[in-house]
Amino acid sequence: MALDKTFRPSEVENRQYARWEDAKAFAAGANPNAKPYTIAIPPPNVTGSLHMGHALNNTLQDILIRFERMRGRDALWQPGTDHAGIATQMVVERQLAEQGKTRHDLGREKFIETVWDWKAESGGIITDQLRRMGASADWDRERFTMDEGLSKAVRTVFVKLHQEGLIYRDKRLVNWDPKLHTAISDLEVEQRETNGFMWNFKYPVEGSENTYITVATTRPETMLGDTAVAVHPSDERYTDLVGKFAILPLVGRRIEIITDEHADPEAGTGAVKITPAHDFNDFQVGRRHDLELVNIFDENAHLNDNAPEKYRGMDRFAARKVIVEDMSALGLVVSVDNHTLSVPHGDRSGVVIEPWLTDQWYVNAEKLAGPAIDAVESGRVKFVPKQWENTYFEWMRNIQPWCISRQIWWGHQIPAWYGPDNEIFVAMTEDEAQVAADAHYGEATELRRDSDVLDTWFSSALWPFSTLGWPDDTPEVKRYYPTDALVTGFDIIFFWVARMIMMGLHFMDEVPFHTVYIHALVRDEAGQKMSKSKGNVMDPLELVDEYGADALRFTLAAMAAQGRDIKMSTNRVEGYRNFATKLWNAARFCEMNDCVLDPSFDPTTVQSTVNRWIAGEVKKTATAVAAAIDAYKFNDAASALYKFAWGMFCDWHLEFIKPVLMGDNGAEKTEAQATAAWALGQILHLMHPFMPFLTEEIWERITGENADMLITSNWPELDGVKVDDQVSGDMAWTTELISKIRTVRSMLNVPAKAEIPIVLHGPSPESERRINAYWDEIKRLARLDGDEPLIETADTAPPDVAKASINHGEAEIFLLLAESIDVIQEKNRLEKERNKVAAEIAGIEKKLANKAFVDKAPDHVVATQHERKASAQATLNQLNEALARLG
RNA sequence: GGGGCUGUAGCUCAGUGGUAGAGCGCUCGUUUCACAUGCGAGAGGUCGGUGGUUCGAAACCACCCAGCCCCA
Repeated sequence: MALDKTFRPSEVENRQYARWEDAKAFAAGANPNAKPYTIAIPPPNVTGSLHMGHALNNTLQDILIRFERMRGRDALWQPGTDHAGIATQMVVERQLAEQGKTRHDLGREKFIETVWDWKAESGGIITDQLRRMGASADWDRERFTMDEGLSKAVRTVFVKLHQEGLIYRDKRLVNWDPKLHTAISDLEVEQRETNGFMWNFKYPVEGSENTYITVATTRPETMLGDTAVAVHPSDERYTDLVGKFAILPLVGRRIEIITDEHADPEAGTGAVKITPAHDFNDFQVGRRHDLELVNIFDENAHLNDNAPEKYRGMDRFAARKVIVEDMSALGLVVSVDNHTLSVPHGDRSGVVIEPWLTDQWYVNAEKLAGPAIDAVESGRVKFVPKQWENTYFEWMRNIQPWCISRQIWWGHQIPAWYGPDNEIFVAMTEDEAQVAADAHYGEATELRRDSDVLDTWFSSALWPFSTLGWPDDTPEVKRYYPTDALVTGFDIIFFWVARMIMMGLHFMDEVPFHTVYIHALVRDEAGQKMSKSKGNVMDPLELVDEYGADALRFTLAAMAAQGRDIKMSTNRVEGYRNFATKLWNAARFCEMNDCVLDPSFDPTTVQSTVNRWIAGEVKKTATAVAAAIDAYKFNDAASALYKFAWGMFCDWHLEFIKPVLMGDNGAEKTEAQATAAWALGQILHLMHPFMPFLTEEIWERITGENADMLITSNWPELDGVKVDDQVSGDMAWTTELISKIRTVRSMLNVPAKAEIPIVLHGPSPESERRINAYWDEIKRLARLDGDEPLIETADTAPPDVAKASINHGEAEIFLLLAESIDVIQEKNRLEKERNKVAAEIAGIEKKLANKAFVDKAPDHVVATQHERKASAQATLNQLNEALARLG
C-alpha cells in the first residue's frame, strides 16, 4: 500500500483512536506486576467545552501517560468531569427562562431531574473533545462528582469533619451574590478596578451645635447601617469627640464615636464610618467593640425594613443616588471626588458582591492547612517549577475559614437536619439523622433537611481518592493512591491543589500526588489572556481540523517552557504540521526503498559509519527525550525530537544512504535498508507521546494491521548501542565540509546543477582517509565532479583565478570553477571570513594575555583557548594566502 | 501596600559561569526520481540599563527602567 504524498490527519485520527479504544489500550491494570503510574485529570466542568488551556493541560498529561505506559508502567489516567454547581444550574435556568419558567416553578426535585436530563444530553461534550486531542484516558473509569460513589465520599467527609469539629456552622459576613442568591467563597470573587467616587459626609455630633465629624465613603447607601464612627486612638484631632455620639443623618440613630486601629489617620479626615453588617473590616471593628449589626439589605440587595421607610425596596444603586441627593439637600455633603476602587464581582454572575450577614457552613481550613504546608516544606509534594511553592505557602499561611455552603439546588445537598429547636443532626443518611434526633428528643421528632448544597470544590478536593472508589476499600484505592503527578495551571493552586493536599492528608494519611506540575497560561499572539469578551479565543478544535491534532499537540509541548506563558500562534502550528508531513514523507521514502522493519535487527552490529552514526544518535535522542520528560521539560523533549528527526535523520542520514539504496552492493544496501527502517521505527516510538496519531498510522502501515500497536509497545532500550568518537568525528567532518562547499557555491552564484571538481591542498592522512571514505556521499550532496577526490600535486595545481578556497581544518579545499571565478565576490567573502577569524583570535589572545585568567581558570579551559587560537590562526593563514593569490 | 514573573534576532521563544541558538518571517538560488507543507544558502543580536561578585557574566547579586500576573 503506497503512502500518499501528504499526511491527512482527518482521515487517520478517528480511525486510530477507535483502534486504541477497541484494543482497550487505555485501560489500566493490564499488567498487575507493573508499577502503577497514575494521573487524575483536573476534572473539567461538565458544562465546559475545550479551550486552549484544556488542550495544553491534557496534551501534557497524555504525553506523560503515553510515555510511562511505553516505559512499562501500569498507567492510569483517571478521567471525569465535575458538576460545576453554579455554572450548570445557570445553564439549565437559562433554558427554563426561554420557556418563561424559573426553577421555582418546577420545584427542587423536578429541577434536579431536569439538570440530569440536560447532562445526559449535552453534558460531557468536553470528553469527546479530549478524545479528538488524542487523550488516552481510561474512559471506562470515567467519573462525575455527582456519581453515587463520589457523593458517598462527600457525605463521609462532611460527617467526619463535622464530628471532628472541623466543619461548623457560623453567622458571619459572606460574599453574597444578589443575582444568584447564594454565598460564594473568597476565591470566587473577582476584584475589578472601577472608577467611582469618594463622598465626604458630615455627621452632626450630639449635644454640640455646629459640630460635625466628617467621614468618607465610596458606598453612601451603607450609611443607613452605620452603628459607629471610628478614629485612630492616637489621632489627637478627635480626642475631645471620642465617647460622644453622632446622630446618623436620614436615620436619626445615635452612633458612638469610638477609637480603633482600623481608622487610618492618613486617609481622608481620619474618621471612618462603621457599618458592621456590610463591610468585612467594619465587621471586625464591630466585634471588637460589640457594636450593633444593622442589616439593611435583603437577598436582592434591596433595602429592607431596617432602612427608613422612604428607602425601603430600593435597589442599592438607586438608593445610593437618592441618599446622596438627600444628604446634599441637608447640606451634609462636604465633597465628592473621583476615586478608583476595587469592587468585588461574582465570577459567575458578574454582579457586584454584597457582604451580607448569614448562617453558613465553614471548614476550619487553618487546621487542615498545617499538615498540608508541612507536606510541601518536607518535599513530599514538589511543585514544578518550584517557585509556585511560594504562592502555595503564602495562601496557606494566611488561610481563612472556607465557606462551603451554597444556596443553590444543583450539587451535594448538605447532610444536616434540623430539629424544631434548630438542633443540628449531621449524618450519612436521613434515617441515621432521625435515629439520632429521636434519641436526643426522647420521642419521634420531625426533622427538616438543610436545603443548601456544598461548594463544587468540596467534592473536587476528594477527586484523587473518591474517583478510585473511596470510602469503600477498593483494590484501586490501594493500587493507585497516591497518584503520581498532577498537571494543572497556577490559577487553581488555591481552589483545588491546596484543598486536595489537605483532604488527601486528612483522610488518606498520604499526599495525593508527589509532583504538581504547574504549566503556562495560554495567551493569544499579543500576550493577552484569551476571553470571549475580547474575541481573541482560538478554538483548539479548529486548529485540529486545519492542521491535525498531532501538530497542535507538538506545538503546545514545544512551547511549554517552564515559567513562561504561551503566546499561541498559528504559524507555529503550521510549522509543526510541516514537521508531521516531513516524517510522513520520510516513511514514504523508506517504503519506496524497501526499508522493511526487521524485528531481529541489531543496531550494535551495523558496519557502515553512517549507520553506526545514526544508531548512536538515536540512542542520544532517546536518552535526551526521556530525561526531558522526566524533568517535565516538554519543550526540550520536543526540540530534541525535531532536531534529530528532521535535522539528522532526514537531512543527513537518508541523504547519505541514497547512493547505497540506489546502488547494487547487496550487503551494504541490505544494511542501509534495515538501519533506516529501524531508525524510523525508533523515531516513531520516541515521537509517539507527542504525535500519537501520525506515529501510530505509520507504524501500522510498516508493521501491518495485526502487529502490536505503537501505543502499547516498549520505549527504546538502547543500552548496547555505543556512541563512537571516530564515527562522530567522521560525520561532523563530512557534513561540515558539504555545508561549506554549498555556502561557497551559493555565494559565488554557481548554478545549482553544475557539478564542480575539487582539489584538496595539504590534507592530513586523516582528512585524506575521510575524503576517500565518504567521497560518494560528499560528491552527491555537494554536487561535485570526479570519480574520486583529487589531492593537489604539482600537476593538478589549479590556476589561482579559477579556484575558490575553503578552509576545513588543516586542509584547504579548492573548488574549481569552469573559467574564472567572480574575483570580487570571492575577495569579499574571504575578507569577511578573515575579519571574523581575526576578531576571534584577538579575543582569545586578550584572554590568554590576562595573567589572572591563566592562573585561576581551570587548566582544561585554558587549554581549550590555546587550541582555539591555534586552529583560528591556521585558518587565518589560509585565508591570507588565498587573498594574496587573488592579488 | 505585599509577593511573583518577564525583558536575548523583525516576531515567538530556548539558552544556570567559559566560541550567542531555534522556529517563523525576510532575501537569494532551486520544481533533481520522499517531501515546494520541500531542498540549499544568506542577512539579521553592544542578550532592557547601571553598578557589583568573578580570571571570566546573557546567566549570579543590587539598584533602576519597561511590561505582565497574583494577593490585600
